[in-house]
Amino acid sequence: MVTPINELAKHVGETVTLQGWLYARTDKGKLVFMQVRDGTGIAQCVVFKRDVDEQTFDSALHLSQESSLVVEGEVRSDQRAPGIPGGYELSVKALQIVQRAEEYPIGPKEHGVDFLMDNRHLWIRSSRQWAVLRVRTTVMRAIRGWLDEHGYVEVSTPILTPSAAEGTTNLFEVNYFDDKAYLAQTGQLYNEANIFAFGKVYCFGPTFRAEKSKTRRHLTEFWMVEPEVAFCDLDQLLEIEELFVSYIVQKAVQENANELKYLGRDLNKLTVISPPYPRITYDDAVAKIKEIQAHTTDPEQKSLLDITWGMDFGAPHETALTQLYEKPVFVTGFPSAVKAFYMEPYPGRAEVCKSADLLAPEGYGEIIGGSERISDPDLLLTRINEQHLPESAYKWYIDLRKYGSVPHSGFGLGVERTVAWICGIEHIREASPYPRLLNRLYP
RNA sequence: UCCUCGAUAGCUCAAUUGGCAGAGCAACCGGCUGUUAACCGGUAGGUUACUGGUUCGAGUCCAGUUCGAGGAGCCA
Repeated sequence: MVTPINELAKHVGETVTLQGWLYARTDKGKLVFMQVRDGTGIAQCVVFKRDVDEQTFDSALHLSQESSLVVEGEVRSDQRAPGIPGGYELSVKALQIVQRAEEYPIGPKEHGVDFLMDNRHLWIRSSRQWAVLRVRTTVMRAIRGWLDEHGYVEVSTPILTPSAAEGTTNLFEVNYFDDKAYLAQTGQLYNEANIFAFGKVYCFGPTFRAEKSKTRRHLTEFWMVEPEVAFCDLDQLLEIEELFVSYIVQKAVQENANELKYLGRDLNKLTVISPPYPRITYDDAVAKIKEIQAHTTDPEQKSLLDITWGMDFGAPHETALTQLYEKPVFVTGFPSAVKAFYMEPYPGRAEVCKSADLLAPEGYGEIIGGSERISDPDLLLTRINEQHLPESAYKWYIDLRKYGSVPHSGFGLGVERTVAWICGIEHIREASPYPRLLNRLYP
């Protein structure tokens, strides 16, 4: 019977079959220790010379890293056994080699980033990458799970979008027959159309940004989920967001405890993630950042924290601010000038808008950007003209405000940033199976 | 686009003031009944990123180029 490694604990004393790959091997005299991966975990398989015939022992002794194999043996509980989850090992009775692997480039020692990225197709086999990507799949499942359970309808939005509205410098241009098209950087405008058909909707897929960003939190292709809700104001939106994010985090803690432990993640920092999250206005955030700056002694850091009212936050500002909280923090009411044209202004204070960014703790930055959208057609038109956007491109979007307009709100959550935060990893590139970066399109 | 740093064996790195190209890991051979990135002995492994310059002599110094890393900017 083929048994997955993550279920070995249920089969102590039984003889089982594992099929997988040789992750690592070491030997000591009449013993060979094989670490075998099967996709669900890593288990130690011990070959003892007296238990097997000479040929089996010899092939175990010389088996190369990443060779594919089928191994049969008795499951034993042993505290010494390493692995994921570990604690159980196989006493090998039989070993079948499916393919003897050529010399494998990624060894058990440390490697440089460039080398690993060139070998991303192999690197994903390494435990650390495997663990992160397992968390990623849980996060993606939790995203769909929560939204589906709460009555959201997944309506796909186009990835090929028409000629552009505003500056196309940060969009990827593609040939579209005799015309030009652009890879979508958001599905939001379409979401806003979709709510009038379905009430609560979301789109979930890859988005593309041609920005020349070269930081630990930017990819040129990343996954984003964007829920949009009719009859919803900003306050209601924030309640949705904190329930949603908390659910995702707790799912990962429940389903990927082994993976997170392997990554060395402090689970206490995740279990505390539950509603409500602190809310702070942009005005107060600027004041707090100035306060932090006043207490900063390092001159370089001090100058990075420079801010005046009206500026958008940079990475150093976000990091400094989030270090004040153990939960994600909402920053509301950004200056309208630094936000998108479609955000609803605050009544009586048009210079700020009903926007909210959700900043993850521990310096992971913005994981959600959201807002209440302008519902009045005249105001929307005014804003479009103020920003010198081509009115014709937005005809259909303005239409939405003419036929039964309602207050509505939505947000976008970046999958890779969320995964990076949950896993506690340094760089967002490890949160994507095949990350696309400024200088990286291979493999 | 800017700032800083880097490129030497398959990988990670060392090489003193400019003076014989080195080690660990991986590979291969041998030893060991509990290894956890084992340990011990042995074998093999080099266009020092590229182009040019200085010099009796360049991995090392100079100029340019390419590629990469960290940070900033950018991120409706």
